Amino acid sequence: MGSALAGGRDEERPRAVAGEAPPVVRVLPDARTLDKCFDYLLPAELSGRVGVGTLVRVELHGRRVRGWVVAVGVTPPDGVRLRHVTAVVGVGPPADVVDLAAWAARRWAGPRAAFLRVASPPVVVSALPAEVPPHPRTGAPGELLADIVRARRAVVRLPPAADALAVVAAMASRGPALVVTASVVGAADLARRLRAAGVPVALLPHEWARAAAGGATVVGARAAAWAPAPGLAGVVVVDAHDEALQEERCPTWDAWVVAAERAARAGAPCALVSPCPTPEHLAWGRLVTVSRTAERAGWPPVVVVDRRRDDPRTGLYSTRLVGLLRGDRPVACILNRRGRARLLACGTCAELTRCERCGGAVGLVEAGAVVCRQCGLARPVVCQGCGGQRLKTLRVGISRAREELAALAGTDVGEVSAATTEVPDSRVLVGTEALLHRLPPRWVGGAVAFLDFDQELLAPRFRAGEQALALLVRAARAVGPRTGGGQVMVQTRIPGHEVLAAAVHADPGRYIVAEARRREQLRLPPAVALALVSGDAAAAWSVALGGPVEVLGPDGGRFLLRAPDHTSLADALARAPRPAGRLRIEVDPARI
DNA sequence: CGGACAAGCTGA
DNA sequence: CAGCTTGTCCGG
Repeated sequence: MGSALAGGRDEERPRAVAGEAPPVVRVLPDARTLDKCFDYLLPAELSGRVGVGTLVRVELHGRRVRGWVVAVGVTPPDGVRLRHVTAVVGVGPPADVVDLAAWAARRWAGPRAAFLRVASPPVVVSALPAEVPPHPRTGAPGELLADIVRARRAVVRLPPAADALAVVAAMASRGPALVVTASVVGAADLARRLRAAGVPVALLPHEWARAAAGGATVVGARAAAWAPAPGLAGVVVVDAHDEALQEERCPTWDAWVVAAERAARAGAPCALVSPCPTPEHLAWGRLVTVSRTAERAGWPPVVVVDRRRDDPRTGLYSTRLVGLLRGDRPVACILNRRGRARLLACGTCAELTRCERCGGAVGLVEAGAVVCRQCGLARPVVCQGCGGQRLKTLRVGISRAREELAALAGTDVGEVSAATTEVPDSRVLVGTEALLHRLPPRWVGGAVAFLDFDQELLAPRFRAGEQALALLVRAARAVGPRTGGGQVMVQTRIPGHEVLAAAVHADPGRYIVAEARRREQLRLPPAVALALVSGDAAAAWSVALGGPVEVLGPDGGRFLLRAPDHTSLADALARAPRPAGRLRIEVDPARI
């Protein structure tokens, strides 16, 4: 049994004063919707192993439940007969992370337990190693690190081909750093290379205990924002723009926001690294860039194909795309439409083919049957208007595109969707966005072509532009830097769009500055704070909020709340008493 | 959350 | 009115 179980710091230990009443601890049970603490007596034989954050077992209403100690040495309310803490389960999140969970519970209007669960070790940790060597502090020189430390909150814009390792290693040279990446694979890769550079690393979630023991730079995906990091000297979020940093279930916390708050609380500098920082990032911190030359060199050429004057009969395939397909380099064609056809019309009466049950557009998944994309109802290929059996494809899906591309390229074309297990070996691939995530290393020097980029640029979401830019970044990474011979091709009817200009000129600032202005005018984040409320109690609860919160909607049973900032939004959400009935609160909704 | 208990619905 | 469902309350 190690001695460091209680987390080490004096104020976390229970006050054991001789002659006074036995110590009482406050426990938050690990129950999904119960956001209430209960007090328990701490038996003397457990007192040395219990501090703020410790996972304990307690009896609640005749049941034995797990819970976290959230305060020690508390005075219980009068007139309650206290039970004893039954047992110590293991080491839990350190006291600073327990406080952070309380902050996040307000910020995202969720139960504290949801955050403490992510902050807890994946398996029971009974004890931590008592002695660990200290983290080296070499203090790497360099202008970039100096800029980050000076800014305290730095938004570091590096081009797609640049390696964030330089920023991470520089930060870790100041002492134990916390590094959050957008993917598990990215975390493992970064951890391996940091170790190779001589940095002691704890890779989350496996090495939770090693992180808690201290003396290591902590690396992990989203959940690592909640990892223990004693003596935290700096925080880096790699690919801070990535949507994977936000939890998709409620509470919808965002790892970069959590990581930034942690850095602020620890008095440590924080760097958000991204090729395409969002308006939120720029509202939070100061932009740090590399030279124009270096940024340009880190983007591949982005070729914009203006399709406004093209013959509509050429469909998704411009002359320049066909040229690319007939070359000898790898080409990945991206089309965010699954199935064979996404929109059909009758060849006889020209009526749009719609679902007879819900009226939604039907698509063709396999030859022989059409399926409604809204309700899933399938029926044979027959027009419901005139009974015609010949349907025209108005919007091609990837299965159909694969056949057409194969004919144009004169070669085999592989198809990749989210369901594909192995990327085919073909030189030409077609797939949805999922393909972009899975392009093999041989794509460096090759090409990525977006067949219909307008679908991304014009998507009815306020983040459509930044998401489109993020797609271009992903494509740019796959094909490599300017000197490698790769290229990104974009077919569009909006060739002047700011997002495209940003990528063509390797200057994301062109887009972000304009976008931030637009968000201000439209009163969208980061100029305001938003929350989406649904569930049968949503209507009654939303209107009762009052204060600075504006209620919009309902739209599809959901209410949109708008407040001037997150502080006033969180205050209002915490103040309003929760009515009975279901209530789902999504702060910072991902799709509006 | 999950048990306790109370207030409503059905069947004879 | 027993026997069961559905809802609200509460736990240290």
